[in-house]
Amino acid sequence: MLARVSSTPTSKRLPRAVREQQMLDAAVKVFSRRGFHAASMDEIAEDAGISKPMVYAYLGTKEELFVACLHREGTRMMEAIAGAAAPDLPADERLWRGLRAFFGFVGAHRDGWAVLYRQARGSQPFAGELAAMRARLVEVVAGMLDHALRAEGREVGETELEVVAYALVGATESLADWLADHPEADPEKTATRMMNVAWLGAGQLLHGATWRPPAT
Amino acid sequence: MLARVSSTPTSKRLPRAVREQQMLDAAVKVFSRRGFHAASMDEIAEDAGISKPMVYAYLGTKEELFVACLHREGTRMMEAIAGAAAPDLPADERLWRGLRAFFGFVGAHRDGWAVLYRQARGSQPFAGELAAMRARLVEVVAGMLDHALRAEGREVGETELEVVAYALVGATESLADWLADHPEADPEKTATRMMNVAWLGAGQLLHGATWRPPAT
DNA sequence: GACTTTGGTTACTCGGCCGTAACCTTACGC
DNA sequence: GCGTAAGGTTACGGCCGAGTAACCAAAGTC
Repeated sequence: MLARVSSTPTSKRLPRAVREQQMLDAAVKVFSRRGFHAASMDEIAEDAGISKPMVYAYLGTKEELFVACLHREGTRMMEAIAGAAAPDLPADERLWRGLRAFFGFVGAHRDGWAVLYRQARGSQPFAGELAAMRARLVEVVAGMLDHALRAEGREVGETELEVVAYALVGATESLADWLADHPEADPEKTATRMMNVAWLGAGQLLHGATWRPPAT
Repeated sequence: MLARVSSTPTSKRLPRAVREQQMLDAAVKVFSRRGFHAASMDEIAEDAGISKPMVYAYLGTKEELFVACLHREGTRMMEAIAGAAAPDLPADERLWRGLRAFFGFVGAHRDGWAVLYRQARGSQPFAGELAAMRARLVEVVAGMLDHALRAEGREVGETELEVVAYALVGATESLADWLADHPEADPEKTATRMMNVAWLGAGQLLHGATWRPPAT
């Protein structure tokens, strides 16, 4: 029965690197569906086609596993965005490409993205991790705005900039959620819509327009 | 010792309505700090100055308790907003008052708001509840936009409107998070900043400006 | 002043799920 | 071919926390 060796390798004895990815895939899926707490290590293991102790052996405790998921997905996303928005393009072009890449990513990883992020928001252990990523995004956006502003000879307080950037990032995340909940929606179109809101609003600010509260 | 009767009523034998509010206060606080799962009924009870079975007697299971929190806080918030933004005002005035009321509320309930909402996003049982509230907000905002648009003789697809409204609401929630994380920040100022982004961006749309993707 | 209702407590049960100990077995180096 | 490490398993310990049973006492009520 030597034939058996070369027959269907029924998912047996895979190298560590491969198994780790499978586990992460499964973990993302299960965490997404169930939420961090309700997800059980057993289910993740089963979904990965492996038994629980292997998960512990390779990826450690439940929290560590979740962080690993967050990390992988986050890195992938960042890379997708960074790869699209070359820093030597004009601001609107950069913004547009960045948004398109972002929504493209979310569209392709509907399962992964939204829920991981929705999850991570709440629970303390991961809030930090998530906040760091968001901070990087905010920084990038703020940098773009600042750059564009300086090009126009204007300048604006740091907090001011941060807040506007925060609002833009928030709006974008919100639309990402919307996209994740509307499977029929088109990422490209969503990106265009977001660009409309962001660029027109930001554009106004760039040109020095401001709204002031009425004297009540 | 009849005097004892009129002496300090050391938190004894309070009527149900009062205790329920105390419990909800405690629950909001603990859920906020710990997150839904990590919060224990014992801790909530203790914080409310009462023992666990009372919580079960008055407010039911843990999930029901959380929903009750969500409900109370949500209602309060909606009332604060609705009370401020009278429907017969011009759109920008309504938006401004609504935003101011909203950020005022968040500023005053820092502990409660953000974390409750951050919590509710993730866990399935409550996502629905939360989505319903957000939907109401989105609808209101979309209504305002639509109203303003028609006044200008323009019209826009429903989805279009919904998406823009969604983005604005998202940006606002995001700034609310920011506000909750920056205790020194001023709600009023935050509202002004949000108004800048929203109104200038929306204003552009109102006047028919649109951004179109470059032919790549 | 007995009787019931309402506010309140202590002290448990019981189940789920994380994490691990102990134990197999296939492949590979030499 | 034989040792050894890497891939893999079953089966269990133990904790923590939701929910409950049984019981107590103060305030109204007639």
